[in-house]
Amino acid sequence: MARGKVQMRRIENPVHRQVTFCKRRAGLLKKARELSVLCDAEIGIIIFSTHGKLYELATKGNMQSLIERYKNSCAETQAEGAETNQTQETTVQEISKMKQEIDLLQKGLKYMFGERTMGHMTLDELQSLEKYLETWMNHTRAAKMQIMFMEIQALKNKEGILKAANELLQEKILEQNGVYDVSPMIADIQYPLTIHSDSLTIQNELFQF
Amino acid sequence: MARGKVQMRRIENPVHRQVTFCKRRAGLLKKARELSVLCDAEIGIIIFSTHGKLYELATKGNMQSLIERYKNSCAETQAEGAETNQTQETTVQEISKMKQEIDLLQKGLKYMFGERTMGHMTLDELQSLEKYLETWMNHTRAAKMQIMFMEIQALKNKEGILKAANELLQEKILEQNGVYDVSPMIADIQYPLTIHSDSLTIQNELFQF
DNA sequence: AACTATTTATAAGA
DNA sequence: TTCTTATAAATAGTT
Repeated sequence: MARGKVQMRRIENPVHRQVTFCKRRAGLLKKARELSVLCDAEIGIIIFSTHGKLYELATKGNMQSLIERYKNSCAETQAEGAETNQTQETTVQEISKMKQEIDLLQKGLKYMFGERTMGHMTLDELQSLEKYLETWMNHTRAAKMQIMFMEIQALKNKEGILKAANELLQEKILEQNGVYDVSPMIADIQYPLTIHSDSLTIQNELFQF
Repeated sequence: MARGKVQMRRIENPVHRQVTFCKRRAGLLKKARELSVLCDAEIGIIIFSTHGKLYELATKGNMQSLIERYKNSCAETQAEGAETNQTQETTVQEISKMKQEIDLLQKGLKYMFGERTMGHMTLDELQSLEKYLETWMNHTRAAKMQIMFMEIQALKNKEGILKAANELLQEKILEQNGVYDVSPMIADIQYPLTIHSDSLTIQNELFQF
């Protein structure tokens, strides 16, 4: 594209072809990365040179996950017409996305811990990784929080049942004979109750993320 | 690349982004075809737009065969090596590391709140910052987990006290008169207890980070 | 979608 | 390989 227009046919001179391959390959991959960043697209490029050497690019996650997504996408397109199960579709997509996230994380961790063999991650990849980490951590955390919250609720319910039963039993004792004094036992129970109820109220703020 | 340099970041205006996606996608595919012809290379491109629409190109044969070739080529390049050895850190090293972390954090905070000059942090520093943030989040999370764990333990203790008191009260009733049957009440209490104890045991795994 | 002022890519040369 | 540079191509903003 400079110093002379080039004919769109195979370059016969091997040296010239090799140089052009190198330059244009770099240009193509740059353009792909730009498109991915500017337009938020996921792009994968596979290049086999004349002699079979492989060059590749995957702008999000890795090539494997991209190929999975590609296959899913192809399958979906073919299967359209009959009402595709929305849930199934979503699940497949989510699994694909999770695989992608895992791959990205693995790549990032490998890079962070010193194995520079991965080439290096692009800024784009690092940004995605950061976003994934945050999202992933939030999701995991939220899920755990919910489970733990339910756990605490269950324990509180259990406490309520026991407390009510206790009161009933006390009433029955008092109704039937006043000989035994059970009030010290009640005091023992009530003291920790008050303390823990207070602290529980405060700690509930922890559930908000 | 014309009428103004463009920043290498996601285009926020959806219309603008769509137009650019269209133009650059066409450009990218053209470049790929040219490279394939000029240098006799086999090229495959997969593009997913933001909204998941698929665009593809395979310069020789079809995408399926290209993917097969890719997988074969990958399988060949399977050489694997080292594990990251975690050596024991001396106290001096830990202090030094903490100082570095503090320095990094200060720099990061300055960037976030102060001058927007991105150039002040290197990619290395940004990576370290990211790692530090992750560690930080883990510590925060662990602290919260511990508090919640203690909360649950406290509730379980309270439950134990109430349960013991309950049993004592029941014994007293039975000792003093056998007229009233309290066993249905016991059954009411014990059923949820069993259920929740099981689920609590399982959920305790959540505390491990 | 078409137009163009500019930026970007790159072919050839060093 | 890498740099330089003249020129072809691509394309951002506009119509």
